[in-house]
Amino acid sequence: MNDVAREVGVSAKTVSRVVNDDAHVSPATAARINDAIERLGFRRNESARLLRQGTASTIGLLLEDVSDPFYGALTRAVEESVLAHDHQLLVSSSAEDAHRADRLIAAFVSRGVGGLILAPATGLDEKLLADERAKNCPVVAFDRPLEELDVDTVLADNRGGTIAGVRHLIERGHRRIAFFGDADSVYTARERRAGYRDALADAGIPFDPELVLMLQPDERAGTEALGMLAASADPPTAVFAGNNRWSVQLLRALVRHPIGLAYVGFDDFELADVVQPGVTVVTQDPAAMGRVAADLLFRRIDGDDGPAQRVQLSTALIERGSGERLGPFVG
Amino acid sequence: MNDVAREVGVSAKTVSRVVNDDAHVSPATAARINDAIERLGFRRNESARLLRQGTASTIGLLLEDVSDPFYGALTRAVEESVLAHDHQLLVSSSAEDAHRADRLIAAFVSRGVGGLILAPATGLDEKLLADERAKNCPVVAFDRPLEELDVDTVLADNRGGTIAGVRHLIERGHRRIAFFGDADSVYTARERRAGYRDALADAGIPFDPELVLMLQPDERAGTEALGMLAASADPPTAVFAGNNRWSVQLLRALVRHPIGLAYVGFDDFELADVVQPGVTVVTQDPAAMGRVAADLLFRRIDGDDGPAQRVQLSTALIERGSGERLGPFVG
DNA sequence: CTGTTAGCGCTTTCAT
DNA sequence: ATGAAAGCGCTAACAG
Repeated sequence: MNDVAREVGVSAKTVSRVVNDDAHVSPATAARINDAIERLGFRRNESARLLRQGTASTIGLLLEDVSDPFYGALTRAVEESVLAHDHQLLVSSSAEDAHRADRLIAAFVSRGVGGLILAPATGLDEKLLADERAKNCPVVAFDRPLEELDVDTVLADNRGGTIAGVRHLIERGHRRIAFFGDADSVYTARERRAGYRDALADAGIPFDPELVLMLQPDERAGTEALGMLAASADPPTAVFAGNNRWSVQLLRALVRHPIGLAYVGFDDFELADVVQPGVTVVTQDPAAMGRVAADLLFRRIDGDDGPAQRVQLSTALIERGSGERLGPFVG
Repeated sequence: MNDVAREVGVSAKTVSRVVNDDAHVSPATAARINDAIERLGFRRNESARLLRQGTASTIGLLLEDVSDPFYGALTRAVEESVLAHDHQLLVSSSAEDAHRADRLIAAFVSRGVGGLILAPATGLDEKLLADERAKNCPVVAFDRPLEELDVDTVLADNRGGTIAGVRHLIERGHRRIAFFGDADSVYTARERRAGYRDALADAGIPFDPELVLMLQPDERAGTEALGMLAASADPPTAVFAGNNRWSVQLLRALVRHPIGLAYVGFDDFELADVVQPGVTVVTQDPAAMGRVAADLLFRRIDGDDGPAQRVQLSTALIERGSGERLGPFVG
């Protein structure tokens, strides 16, 4: 920057003003400075800027697992927004490990991120996060809310979406519907299970805890559970998969060991439209979730200090056939 | 850091030494300093460190699209390695736009990344990259090589994998085999097409350019192309999909408009084992590619300045049935 | 509209 | 084994 200043014959501060689009520079000098910047190939040293300002044009994104398609799509959407704001994105996967999540947040902050977008891992240390936010580092939660900290939050309509999906099965005559959800510790799993109970209650169908399985999605566990359900005294005629991973694993189990079951899943997945029958799903929109989260964050970065917002994104039922019928899946 | 120094009654420099595991500190003072660090919750300000040292404990990862499952898996693997080295990961998608890629690289560098891992976008400005590397910022290319710059590179065995896949079809009696590849400008697409030609030549089957389609993967384009091929004078009896995206799009097209075609794809995809018949694929290992790329990079960061390495990762044929037969796909 | 001065928090260099 | 001083490149605060 000093080189540019010397070249043009002005002070470094003036160059700084031009680089930062400060209005108080005469067009003529600004032009000469821009010219010199071009000629010398000058690029602002972000680290020095960061040190001075205390906050970098970098956003930290903390999610469960980048390789999960839900988070992949979300990451891409956040990235587009971040790029549009001339920022960069630090990405880390918590792998559902609260301690690791704490470490990663600390690492983000020690690098001076200007804001944090995160899917709160269960057991996350919210005090740590509260400290950061106090240091003027805005925080946006997505997919799950924080429990104590009141921050901007983007959630899918987990309960409503599940109600719609389960109702779809009920309307087709099913009264024994199994529910496969993620571990009980996961917010979305609990919400969706609640939606499942609501839908049953609305229809006057008794709730049977035997039909509810809250487990890590896994083909073997799914196969075993389906086998036990099928062999029970009053077996289910339909299944609701509480997430993307369960949808895929149950599909796999149902294809390998066909049992006549109708089937609806929460969250869409690739090839859900291609298997036979197509899998009816309740879709959420991960890209929209990422976009909204980024928008909320940049609003804070731009100085908005209004009350924390809570955005709920609607879901949609896509009927593809798997909820319509009784009979073995052929995959 | 000054706070810690004052608390203990030493100079900031001594604290710095402790934080950096410098040997020349008496165990006693080190212990007292570590104690104070703990008590005060001190964390080193990476930006100041960066400004002074000129290079951050941050790695830049530039890929085509994080939401593509291939890159998602790779990103996750790189992330694990980066975390193990106490670094952080900046991730950006070039979206196959060379100009955007140039911008992103500049942004990485202005943030002082300690190294760069990238899938070179076609038309990338290699001079820019050469400058950065000269500034002691090591570069590793994956998936595609750089053309002019001699850097550490990790590639899949595109040619050999394709030969194995096409040979699989030939061994099952196919002599008219179509090839769907990405745009001609993409290195992997060209390599795989070359493998396709090699496999045909080995078997004494004439090469027919009419059977080769180099296009952006897209369901409609796939359907049209398949329709034209089916209606031609000497239609193919089998298809080789040159990548993950084509595999999925062709599968979709073949399910909606069944034509009797055997089918093998390059790169695995979720549910390839579930559709009927299962899709035979040539797998590459994106996680291994990420791991190897990160290893190469950290070796450079740790000071290795030996000649550039070129690692080729082997592929494997997974037979699932789609290459065995002639007859309509039922999905 | 432009310049001067000072300092962000750390590490390098050179003393002690 | 420890400390003092200087400075990385930029921008905030205050002139002029």
